[in-house]
Amino acid sequence: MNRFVEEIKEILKTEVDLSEEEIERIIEIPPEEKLGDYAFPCFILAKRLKKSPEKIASNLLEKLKPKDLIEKIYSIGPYVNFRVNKKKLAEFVLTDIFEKNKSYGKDILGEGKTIVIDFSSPNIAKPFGVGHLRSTVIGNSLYKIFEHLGYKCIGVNHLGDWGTQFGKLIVAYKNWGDEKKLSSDPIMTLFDLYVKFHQEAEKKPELEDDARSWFKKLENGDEEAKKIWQRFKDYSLKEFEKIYLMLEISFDSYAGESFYNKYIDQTIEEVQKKGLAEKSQDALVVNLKKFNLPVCLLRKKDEATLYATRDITAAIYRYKTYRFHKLLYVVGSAQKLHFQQVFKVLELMGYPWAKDLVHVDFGWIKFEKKILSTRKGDVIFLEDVLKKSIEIALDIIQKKNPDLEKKDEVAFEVGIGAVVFADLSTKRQKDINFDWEEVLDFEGQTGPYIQYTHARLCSLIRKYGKPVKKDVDFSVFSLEEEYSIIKKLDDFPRKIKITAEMYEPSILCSYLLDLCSVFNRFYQKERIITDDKNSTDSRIFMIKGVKTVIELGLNLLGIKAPERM
RNA sequence: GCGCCUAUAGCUCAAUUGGAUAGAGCAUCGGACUUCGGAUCCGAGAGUUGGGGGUUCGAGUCCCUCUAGGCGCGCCA
Repeated sequence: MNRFVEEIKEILKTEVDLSEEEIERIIEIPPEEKLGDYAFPCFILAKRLKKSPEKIASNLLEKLKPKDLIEKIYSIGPYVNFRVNKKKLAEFVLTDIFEKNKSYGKDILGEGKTIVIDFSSPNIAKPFGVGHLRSTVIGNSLYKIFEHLGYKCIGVNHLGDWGTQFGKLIVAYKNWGDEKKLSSDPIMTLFDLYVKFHQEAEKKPELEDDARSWFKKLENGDEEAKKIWQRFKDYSLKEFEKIYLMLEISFDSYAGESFYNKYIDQTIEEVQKKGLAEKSQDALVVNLKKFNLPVCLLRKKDEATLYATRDITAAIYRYKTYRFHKLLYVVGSAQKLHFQQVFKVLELMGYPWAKDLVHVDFGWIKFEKKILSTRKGDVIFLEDVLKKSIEIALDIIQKKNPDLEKKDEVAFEVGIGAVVFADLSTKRQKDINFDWEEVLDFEGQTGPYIQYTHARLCSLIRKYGKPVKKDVDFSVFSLEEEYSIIKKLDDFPRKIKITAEMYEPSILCSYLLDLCSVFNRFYQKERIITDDKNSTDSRIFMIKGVKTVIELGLNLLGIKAPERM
């Protein structure tokens, strides 16, 4: 815990009839800096003491005395506000960052706990569209953030490699497949087949039955079906690897839906033994009516299994294997009901860990205000988006910094960073309108803005030309702008924790934007490197701290921080 | 029909989960020291937080209701 809050607690605890925990919970950071560094709102006491919060605040003020770290106490309306000792703040925060470097904000919160994160999970034989970006980057970022907080993370790519869709593909392949096309451009060919199937099935619904029976065959281990399936899967995985390589994302497990096939009978038996399963319209279901949920289907009338059956099986397997503290499903909000059903069935099966399953849901990526439907063939390939963004980044570099070395490498990092940041910076649950212009705009609240600020900081440190060392003079920090920067830096560990608690990388995004903005304001106003050695050393020490935190923050989002751009 | 999600400046989004005067970016207009990176910074205009009611000392945030959009509701995933 923050030493300043600690001291405020010390100051308050003898004068206020609240427990230390309560005081700590109530202490807040004012919305505007000029109001103070910390505040204690008196509303809660108002009811108990039957006095107005303004009165309580002013009465309290008379009894409170500044201490070591807190140098000023005053009240504004119903708040008691505290000002910290700037010199001490600067010393603590900047030294802490300097010593811990990339471990700044690390925590023991997650010690000994494992978090399994199910993310990305693309469907085999379908192109990797922009729609898959969200799960991929949110999951990746949460992975890194939880790791920073001391958790052991297991990233699972729950590949959509099983199900009736493969029956559809096999039918389409057998009817209209072109061997030559398939080997030369597998993903596009498979995608075309998938779209073609849906077009044809509108006219000839019996195709759907064919598809179902081929999937049934696949599930029963039919050799031909299996061979075709394996081939499609291999093609797809190769394609997905390209994307993961670009984004530098890796997984600890690729156990997809097909992986659980061998455990599925066991699951169904278990559900039946626990008296939860019943026959209904020739299918095997779990009735969840009591809980205001629709029935959960375990087996179709042709005995083939469903998505829910496989997810239930997967959760049990994951618990046995990892003993997770939490299992996060980073999956679109369209599947909310599905997860409610799955979680409920697991709860009814008597697994106490069912409460540790979390659906980290998110909204759609819409294109021109419409939702893309893979079935209908509208898709924007993620690879194209990333490439286009890299291209634009390169153009800008040519224009603004033609002498830069390793332009391609930097353009790559900036281009990818722009797309990833654009996706992460909006709150999960909102739909995103995918707009080329907005995503590829590198000014304002964007990834490149943060990267640019980072590059500028690096440039300053290079110019300084000496190794940055600690034990600088902290009393030179007297400007409001410097103070804002230091306070922001101090807030980083707290923000990381909130980001994790809410499974919301956008919180870290807006933190980084704030930090950059506060620094840029200072930079624009003040010179950092001057003839005054004392002040230069101190300011560079602070600059180093800002650089460290920005780089760390970007990395936790899965974004690179180039030193020049 | 029922359930869930969303609605904040012309546009894209914030608001520390019920607290102080609702803040940023984009776009528009005006501006920035002959030395540190102008992908930057400063200023201006722009708001009945979709409408209405309620709870509360206090509501963009909670409850009710209406409107608009989205998603989901048994053999897809």
